[in-house]
Amino acid sequence: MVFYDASGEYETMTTRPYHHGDLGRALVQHAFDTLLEHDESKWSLRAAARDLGVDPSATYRHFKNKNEVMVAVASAAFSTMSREMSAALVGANTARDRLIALGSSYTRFAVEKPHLFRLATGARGSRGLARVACDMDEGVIEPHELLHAILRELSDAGALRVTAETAGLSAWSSIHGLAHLVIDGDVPLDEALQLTRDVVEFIIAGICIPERVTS
Amino acid sequence: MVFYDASGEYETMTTRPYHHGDLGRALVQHAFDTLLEHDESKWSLRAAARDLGVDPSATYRHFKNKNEVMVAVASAAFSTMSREMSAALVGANTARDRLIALGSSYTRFAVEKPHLFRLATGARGSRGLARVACDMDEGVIEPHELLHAILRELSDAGALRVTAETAGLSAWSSIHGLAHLVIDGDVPLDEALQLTRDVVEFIIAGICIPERVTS
DNA sequence: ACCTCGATGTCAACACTGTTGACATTTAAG
DNA sequence: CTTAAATGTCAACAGTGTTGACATCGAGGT
Repeated sequence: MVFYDASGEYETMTTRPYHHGDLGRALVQHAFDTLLEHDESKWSLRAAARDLGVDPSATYRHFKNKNEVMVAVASAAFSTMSREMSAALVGANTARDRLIALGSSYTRFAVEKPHLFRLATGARGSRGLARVACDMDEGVIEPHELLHAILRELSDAGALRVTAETAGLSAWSSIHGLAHLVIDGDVPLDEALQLTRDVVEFIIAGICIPERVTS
Repeated sequence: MVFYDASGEYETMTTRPYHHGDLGRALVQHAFDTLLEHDESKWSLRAAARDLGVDPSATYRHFKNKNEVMVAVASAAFSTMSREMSAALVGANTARDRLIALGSSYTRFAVEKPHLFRLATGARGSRGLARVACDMDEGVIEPHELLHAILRELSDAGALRVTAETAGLSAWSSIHGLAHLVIDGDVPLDEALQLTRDVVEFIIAGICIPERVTS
């Protein structure tokens, strides 16, 4: 059992305080951690409340219902994924390398954290292309934005045969689909990263004018 | 309440027979019908048993548990999807048209029956590329097989820049991903079919040698 | 015609689940 | 110091999947 006060986290108290301290965040954290390993169906409001030493009904002071907790977790998962993708871009200099890095980190996240991936990219998660504004952590750039920055580059170099918008959807569909195929067991896990590179190459071949993709 | 005997279906009996007649199939049918409209979470073993005029525990004579029912529904959904895709191919003569028809029927199924689509292509459904043998209805050809027939054609005509295997994965990923983006609300529903055509064109551009795709 | 046996269904219970309304405690503000 | 808002407790409701002991039915063998 873990409690919080204004100055951080502390445990093993002799008498539990009446108020938890930060039950809202603790709930999201608990669900997030559970989904790192287990299916969404394995996480229950009651069990979480039990683990946090609190009555089930206390959770309703922080979220309208269970689904709203999962929406918050989806948001957290999305921002985690965004951070990982940003990090994957450092060191990749050519547009080709950056597309491969972006795609690879996407499928890697899906493989390593399939349940968070499904939540983050699913209907309850972010709105993807149509996403406008959300409670994304300060300074985190959305995957959609990262992709389009690369495509704008290619577009400016006159290397695109189509609009960046259309190219983006095509690229995104491919990688998103591959990620799903992998975590649903349609494709062997150990081939995931190699296949991601292959798919990115096909995307480039499909949307680019070959001679101009040297940048 | 509907019952079955050896000679078909009949209802409104004065005294309900002790045995349902075909509870196994009736359960799958009930779940299938529910998933045409509603989320998987809306289907419960108990409610289904109630509708079929049977005790909840009777269902356990036909399935090990609730999940096994959903596996059976997934199989049925997959075979329905396969049939629709086969039907979509009649009248499409060129390889390009057939790829478009195949992709369009895939996304159409996803849009029209999103819950069945998720079930059919998800982890509990068929094994996709790795699928070997299953209880598919007689004479139904799997989507995977339909796609590869077209790609073999293109390959035989020397129009592929890569192996049919690799081209197949790329094409499948794209359409599968697009379907997911659509049903998760990342892409407007009414653009789904046009975007499918666009994506198929990119696939063709990516995997084919342009001059040889006239067949 | 009877009897048995396997298939199938019933019943009651268990241990869960999400959610709500009435009440209690604590903290913060005036 | 009091009052009000925030937060937590408790008890209950309606629903879920699942199981074990018992009941009923239909088909096959004697």
